Amino acid sequence: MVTIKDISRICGVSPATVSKALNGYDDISPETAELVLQTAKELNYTPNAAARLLKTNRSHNIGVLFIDDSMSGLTHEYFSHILNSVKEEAEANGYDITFISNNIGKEKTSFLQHCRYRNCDGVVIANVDFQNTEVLELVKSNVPVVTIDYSFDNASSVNSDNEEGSYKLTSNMIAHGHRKIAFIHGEHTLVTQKRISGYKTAMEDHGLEVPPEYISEAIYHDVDSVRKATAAMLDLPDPPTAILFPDDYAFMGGQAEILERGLNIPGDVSVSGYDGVNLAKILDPKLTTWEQDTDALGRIAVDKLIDRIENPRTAIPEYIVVKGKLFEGETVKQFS
Amino acid sequence: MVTIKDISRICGVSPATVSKALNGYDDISPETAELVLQTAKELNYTPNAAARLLKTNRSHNIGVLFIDDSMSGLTHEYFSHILNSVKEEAEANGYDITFISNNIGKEKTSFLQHCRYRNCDGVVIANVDFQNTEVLELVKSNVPVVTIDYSFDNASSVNSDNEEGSYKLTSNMIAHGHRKIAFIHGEHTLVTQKRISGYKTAMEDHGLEVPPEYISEAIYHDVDSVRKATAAMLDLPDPPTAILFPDDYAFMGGQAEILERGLNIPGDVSVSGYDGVNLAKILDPKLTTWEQDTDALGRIAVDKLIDRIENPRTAIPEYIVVKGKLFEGETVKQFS
DNA sequence: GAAAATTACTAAAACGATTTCGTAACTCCA
DNA sequence: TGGAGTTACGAAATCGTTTTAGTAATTTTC
Repeated sequence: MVTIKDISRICGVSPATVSKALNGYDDISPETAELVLQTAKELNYTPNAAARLLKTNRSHNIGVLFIDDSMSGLTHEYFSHILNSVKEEAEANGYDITFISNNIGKEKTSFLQHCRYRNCDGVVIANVDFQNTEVLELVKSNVPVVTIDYSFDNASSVNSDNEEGSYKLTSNMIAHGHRKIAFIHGEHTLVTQKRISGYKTAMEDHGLEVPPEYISEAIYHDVDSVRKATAAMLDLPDPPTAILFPDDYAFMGGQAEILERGLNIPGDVSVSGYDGVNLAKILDPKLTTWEQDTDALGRIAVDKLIDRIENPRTAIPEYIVVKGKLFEGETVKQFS
Repeated sequence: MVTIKDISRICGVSPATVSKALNGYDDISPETAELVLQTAKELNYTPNAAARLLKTNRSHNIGVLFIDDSMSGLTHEYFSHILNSVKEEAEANGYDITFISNNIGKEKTSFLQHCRYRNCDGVVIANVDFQNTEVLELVKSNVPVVTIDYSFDNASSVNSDNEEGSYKLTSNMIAHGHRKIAFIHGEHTLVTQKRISGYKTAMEDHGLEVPPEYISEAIYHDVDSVRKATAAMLDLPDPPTAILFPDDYAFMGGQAEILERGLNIPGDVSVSGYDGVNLAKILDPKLTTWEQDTDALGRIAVDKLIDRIENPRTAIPEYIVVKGKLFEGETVKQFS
């Protein structure tokens, strides 16, 4: 590997001068700078991030904490879109991203230790169990953090508007004449709470009753659990005419159950999903859903994190809401 | 941050001794070692990867090159599964993973430079344009590389058996009595070539003709292009009774076209996809497809890479084939 | 034309670890 | 008891870069 020393030897200047030339300091004469730059290019010089980091304490590396065991991982379409967006925004700003696990080498440690080990300038956290002690430890540490879809008061968070999404999906059903609207939601997280709240508010605002059996819990991204919940819903003495599902993917379980009973979508049951990333649009009929702006979610998270990293004193924690929008597919029909 | 020096001061031994104790060298007395370890734990010591790397020249960091602009990115279900598997296997072996882009800071450079900059011990390459000069530069460099679904002769590669997959899917159609079988394939890559070859061989082996118009090109993961190709296929004077699609996801475009024409799957047209990661199994009817073992693909790629990294002299390039298996869904019907 | 200011550079320390080589102290035997 | 061998440790160099403080040489200023 060619180093600054090689360049300094060849150019007949000191390493300090080379470093300054390379970094565009202005106490280097144009001729020297030119010579150094030229030589660096000829030798195909690449700086050494580790050495640089050691001196500057800046790794230009952002940690990504995106899963823990209980969650569905990188293969979740919604999160893979966010990850993609995080990656692109980070790269556009000169940062790399590294996944944070809770081991170093083969030793078990904590997420925080891992961040320190890799000297991450900051961390984006999403799709984890935010009650997890290791996650809390990381959030409370001095490592800059931004969370997605969850909020702590000492860190910026970027949130999709779950309450509104749910409210609008419910209202959409109501606008189509439905009055018996059920909600199969995911596990009990903050996101879920907001969605339930949005659903309930929409019902209330329109003077509609919500029988407790119209709210039922399943598991996000889990087709089987949703299928079971759907079955239970349809078995009710007074079944709903419309069902809101936890997410587009899991909806497929509900769909299977509905179709198997010889019922028709949306003829007999109107349905909607949540996420709107991709699947909804290629299904036939297209699934009405709440389209989350994953692109903005990832991008803003990274922007806020970098702001926090580069302006540690002025950047203050923000609570940011990213608007989604209703995707009107073909699964909601006027109820008559 | 607490460093080795802090520990050495507190324990009254030299930094050298601390380092050795921490790394389990055997020229340290049990008592000293114990003292050091204990103190390190108390102070919550975390080693500094950068400093370590600088001396040892090992980053324990694996680069992942998974996309370039022309490809569909991390959001491709097949690759997100592979990525997940790569990540887990790497972590299990004490490596972290970092995405490789072709810029450092905000300067445009090459993938290779980026790898050097971050001192990646090795790189896993998948889902890129393998003809790209930057990719070639990386593959030809001294950075250990493993490729997925493409093979260079100086690097190990892990390949799904595209020829066999295609052969079996075709044979499956034939076994169900189909004789007019069309293949809508993806862009012209090595993977595609193999699949076409498998398809043709299967047809030949069973004494079946392949009219040129039964082979048509679309774009992987692109619903619209597949829909168009399907339309063209169905418009043929003598349309096929069975169609093989490029992948499960893109199949959705074909499905839409078929259904819109009032045709039934599999009543009127039998179909199969490719990948078998997730979607196929939640569709209704379930999509017959070739199930690739993404888990093994990622895992083996990482294992081979680490082998190459840790045993540079003995590890030789291997061409590894990972078997897939037929997933028999409900979209292939006996043709009468 | 001397003092002050500017310019263009360098020496050297430092970041946090690892590793080689040396050595003092102790143990072992014949 | 004295030489060989072993044990447990430390000094110091080193990895590649950045940065501070200093300094010669030049230019400016009055």
